[in-house]
Amino acid sequence: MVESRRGASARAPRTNFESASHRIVLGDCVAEMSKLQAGSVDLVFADPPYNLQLKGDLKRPDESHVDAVNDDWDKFDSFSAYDDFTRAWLLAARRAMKPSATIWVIGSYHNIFRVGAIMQDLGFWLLNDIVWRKTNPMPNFRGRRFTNAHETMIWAARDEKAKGYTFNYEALKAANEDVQARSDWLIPLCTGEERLKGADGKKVHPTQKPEGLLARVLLSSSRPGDLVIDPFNGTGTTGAVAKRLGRSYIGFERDKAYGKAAEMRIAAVEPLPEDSLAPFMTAREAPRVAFSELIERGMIMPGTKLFDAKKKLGALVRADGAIMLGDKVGSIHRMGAVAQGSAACNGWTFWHVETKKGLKLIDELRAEIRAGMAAE
Amino acid sequence: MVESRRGASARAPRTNFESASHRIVLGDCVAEMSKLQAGSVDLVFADPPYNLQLKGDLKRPDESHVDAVNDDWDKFDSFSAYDDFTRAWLLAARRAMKPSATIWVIGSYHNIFRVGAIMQDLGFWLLNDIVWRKTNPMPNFRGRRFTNAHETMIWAARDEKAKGYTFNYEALKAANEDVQARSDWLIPLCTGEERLKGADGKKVHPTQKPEGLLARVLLSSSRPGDLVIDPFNGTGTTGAVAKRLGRSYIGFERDKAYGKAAEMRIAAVEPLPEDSLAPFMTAREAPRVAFSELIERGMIMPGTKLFDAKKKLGALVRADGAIMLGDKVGSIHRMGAVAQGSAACNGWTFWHVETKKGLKLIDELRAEIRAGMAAE
DNA sequence: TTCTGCGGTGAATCTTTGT
DNA sequence: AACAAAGATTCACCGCAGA
Repeated sequence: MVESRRGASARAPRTNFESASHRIVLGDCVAEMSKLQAGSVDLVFADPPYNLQLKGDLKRPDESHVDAVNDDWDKFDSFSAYDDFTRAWLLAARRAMKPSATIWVIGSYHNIFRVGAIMQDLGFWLLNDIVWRKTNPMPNFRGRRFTNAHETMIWAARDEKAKGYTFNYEALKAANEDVQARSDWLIPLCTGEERLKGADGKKVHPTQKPEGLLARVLLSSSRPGDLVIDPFNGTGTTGAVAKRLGRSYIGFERDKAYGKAAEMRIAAVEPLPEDSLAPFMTAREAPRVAFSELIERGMIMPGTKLFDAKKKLGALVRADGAIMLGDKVGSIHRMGAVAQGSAACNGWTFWHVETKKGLKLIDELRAEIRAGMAAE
Repeated sequence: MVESRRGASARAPRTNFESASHRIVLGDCVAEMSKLQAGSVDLVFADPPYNLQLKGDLKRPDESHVDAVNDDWDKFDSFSAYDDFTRAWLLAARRAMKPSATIWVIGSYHNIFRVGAIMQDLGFWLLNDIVWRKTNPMPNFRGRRFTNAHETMIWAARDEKAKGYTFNYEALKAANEDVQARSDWLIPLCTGEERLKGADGKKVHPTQKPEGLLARVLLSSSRPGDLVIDPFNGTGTTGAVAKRLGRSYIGFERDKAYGKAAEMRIAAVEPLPEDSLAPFMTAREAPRVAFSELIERGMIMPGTKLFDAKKKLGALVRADGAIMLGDKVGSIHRMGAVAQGSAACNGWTFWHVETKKGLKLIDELRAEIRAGMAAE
């Protein structure tokens, strides 16, 4: 298992990677989610009905018919009915979420504002709104508006005070030219081979999301072994990507045909090798090392001096793990702050010891200890 | 002239172009907008307080202080108080709008969902949500979220049944390489010379919007001679752009200092010659491509290996877009540097994938994506 | 004159752990 | 629950000083 000690101890145990399970529950998502154990879910992804309220038919300039979303499940009598529906499923999802869990909801301008406001009213704490920019959106045939070239996802924690949610910052950054990931993502629509088609050759579901989108969602905010749920399973894109990425999955679906198609789809997915999924060992999750351990291990002797990078300042190492700068005594951090005249300082990356080869950062000594811990 | 024919014939005569006027009304925007003649306004642009609710300080990694929005006008006691405020100014604006007028409201995830839901509840008919993608957003300093790299604008008509609103479709398309204008706009922040500074050299207003953003708004949804109003005038960006583009303007502002600065700014603006109000062109830059996009598009599968030119080294591709060389994990660039023992490396021109025809540089795969993007 | 390096900064709901 | 301490963390662009 590739778990950081800190990460592993700070959270409830995960589902074992090898035993990851994937299932679809047929039925109403509110009723069925309420049967889950409260506080058992790591991540929720939801693609609820958009309440498009389309009137009449839409035709292309060449008079061909546009196959729009026109299903019963997308019809609501009023904003109020849609709001009630939204509150109900959000509450059921929230109950199932661990305190450290997060939730993603995707929508368009037809529904996302209502969803977002209700999420705030229910106490969810918004972390980001993410824009899915489509490389190949459907054009605006009438020429009366801007091409609707994006959808919006809301990423939120369960509560304002929620701590310890998963955000794989370093991995995202490494995958993005070493700059941090932004809130706008450019991803193509789900087309071609990936698009599920029925025996009649027609698309199974009108709003199937691209796996690339779900992959980025799961890779950014969940870890292998996590339990991911989707209240609106549809064709099971979330489940397929979850399985591929070593996450467990429960999808909820009212429509038997969708559920059947999704089950077959997910069953055919081959999980990626575990070592291609292992989380980074990040600085944030690396085990803590006390400065006194360097002394206990004999890497630094009491009475030696620590220097800043320019060797203008020298601080005396005390046997108890504090250091003395002039007549002041304190931690490596506090004394680093004093030395710089700043409010805070990471002493590990400020102080050096003198070696035959010149100054050596004490953070390198810490790294040696950590390497030894990993090898144990 | 850049006018759609359709737009020109469909409505009442406009204010004469030469007599365009520009003024700022000091006072509460709800009270003052209520004094306008009902149904007299062609376009509303509103940049209301975002209700950021910032708590403590934020410092950059270098310990410098982030100068955040901390003004009284952005403070509300609760969501409910903010909603009441929002309803009040939206209703006052709506009363002043012509039946064919449209309204733009800009916000961030802190407030835009509430604003959008209230607009729907009040009967506005949403036409688009537009994403302002910032080329140079402030980074996320703590690494706990995605960089908040965009803001959202809602563009709406007064009613569902409203006909004949202005949308300069042909001009926008001509200005955009002859393809329809999309709902995502890439525009830099307001910085440098354009940013209004006081005698102390500090920014006059914490949230001054770039003129490029307002120019695109006005060029897309108004015509020369139109009356444009802004309930939250601030430093008068809307007014300055309106004057330059031959539109009339009324701005409402509570703060006398903002009002004064805006008046001077607008007075200094020289309107463009009437016949030069041409559509504007945006240069397309070579888009940045993330390595993870190759995975998302299925061009490289997680678990496959990347090789150097001599095929002496192999690195494993991880699902998250990082690669693993030996026991080290990092970006294609970092691992290229490690492989070469150098400080830096362009991973795109270092790593290869194996194909039936031999090794293929991953930079070629990137070129394929860029070619597709250019063809959009 | 042109180039380079450094400092400043932008609507930000920006940590985690132990006492 | 409040507090203190440890310690992790930034991208694009602009202006200016100095070479």
